[in-house]
Amino acid sequence: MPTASLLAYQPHDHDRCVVRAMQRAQSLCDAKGARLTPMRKRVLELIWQSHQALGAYDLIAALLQEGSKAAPPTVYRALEFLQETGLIHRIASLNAYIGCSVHKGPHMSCLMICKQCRNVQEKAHPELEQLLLQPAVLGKFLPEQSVVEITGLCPACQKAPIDCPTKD
Amino acid sequence: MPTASLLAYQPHDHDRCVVRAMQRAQSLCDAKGARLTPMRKRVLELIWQSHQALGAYDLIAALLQEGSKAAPPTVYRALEFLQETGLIHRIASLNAYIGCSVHKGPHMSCLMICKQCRNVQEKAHPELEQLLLQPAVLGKFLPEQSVVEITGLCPACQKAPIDCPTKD
DNA sequence: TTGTAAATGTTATAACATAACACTTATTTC
DNA sequence: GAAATAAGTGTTATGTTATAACATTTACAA
Ligand SMILES: [Zn+2]
Ligand SMILES: [Zn+2]
Ligand SMILES: [Zn+2]
Ligand SMILES: [Zn+2]
Repeated sequence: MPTASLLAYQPHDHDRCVVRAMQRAQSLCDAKGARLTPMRKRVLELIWQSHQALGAYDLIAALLQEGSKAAPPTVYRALEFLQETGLIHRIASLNAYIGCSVHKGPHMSCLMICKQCRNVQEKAHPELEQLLLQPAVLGKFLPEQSVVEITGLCPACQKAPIDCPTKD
Repeated sequence: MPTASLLAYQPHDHDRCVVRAMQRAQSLCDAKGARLTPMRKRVLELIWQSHQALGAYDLIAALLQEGSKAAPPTVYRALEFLQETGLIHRIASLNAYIGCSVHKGPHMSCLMICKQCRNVQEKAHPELEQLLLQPAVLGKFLPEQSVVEITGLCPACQKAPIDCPTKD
């Protein structure tokens, strides 16, 4: 039986992921008094098309495809908004973006990035948070943001080294 | 008394850091049968000028300054070599590079990046390594590389919010 | 409805990184 | 030692990611 925490690497009803993500986005914006404009909403939907990380220029291409005028600043502004709102994460080691799947407040999470299928699984990680923020570890360093990214092979790609079955 | 592990944020005899780093580089290359050419050596020295992260184009500018012909490919090739040899780390969240200060073999380390003075402290972290690589955490994900970067304020910059005293 | 702030459009450019191929230098083999 | 081979660097061009600056539009409030 598939674990919920490995959803990104399993065939699953992805429409539910999308619906949940968009509902959460709307209510989070409502709660914060932020505006989920059509552009921001569309960018978020595009990001949630799959569990694969998308680059900013992938998004621009997709928007142009569907007739929207989308120059880089437009998309980068949407991405910035979505990040600040906690709806997406930027993946530093890929220069790409992924929907946040941890439905909690601010959290330190670990991103597991399959180098082959590019699917990304986010894992909330209280222990990691604890461990990383211990004074014993950081000394007198005052942490603000963290990037924890593990690159490797997802379960599916370990079995099928050439083409990973879970493309969505 | 300054802890060895927070050297980057303390005034210290940085020449010793440089000497140690260059000695280690030479012996590591000798051991591996790799060639620490003048270009590679100079790039490594430039990176070790300080504990601040340097971008590739900072290095290019520095090399041009000193009369060396240095187009991007040259520097990126040196950086690639130094990374593979384990002498430097790339900081994904900054697009910048820092000398490795953990004198061991391959290691998973945590980089503490001061957002103000840009000084970077590397901390080797066996516990983190253990924690991150636990099956309980990663499931059946097969890890290969990890990026752990914490951005915040170093001890010095917490005290002097405008200009950090440890610029070297 | 008119003023204000927020969001988006538009143009240009900055910052980071690599492809492709020529040339030079070091190392091996004969 | 000379020729062959491999490793490293030079050079030109271009690809990829991201932002600056300013004009215009849209949403909301007074
Ligand atoms: Zn899904
Ligand atoms: Zn998240
Ligand atoms: Zn030092
Ligand atoms: Zn290191």
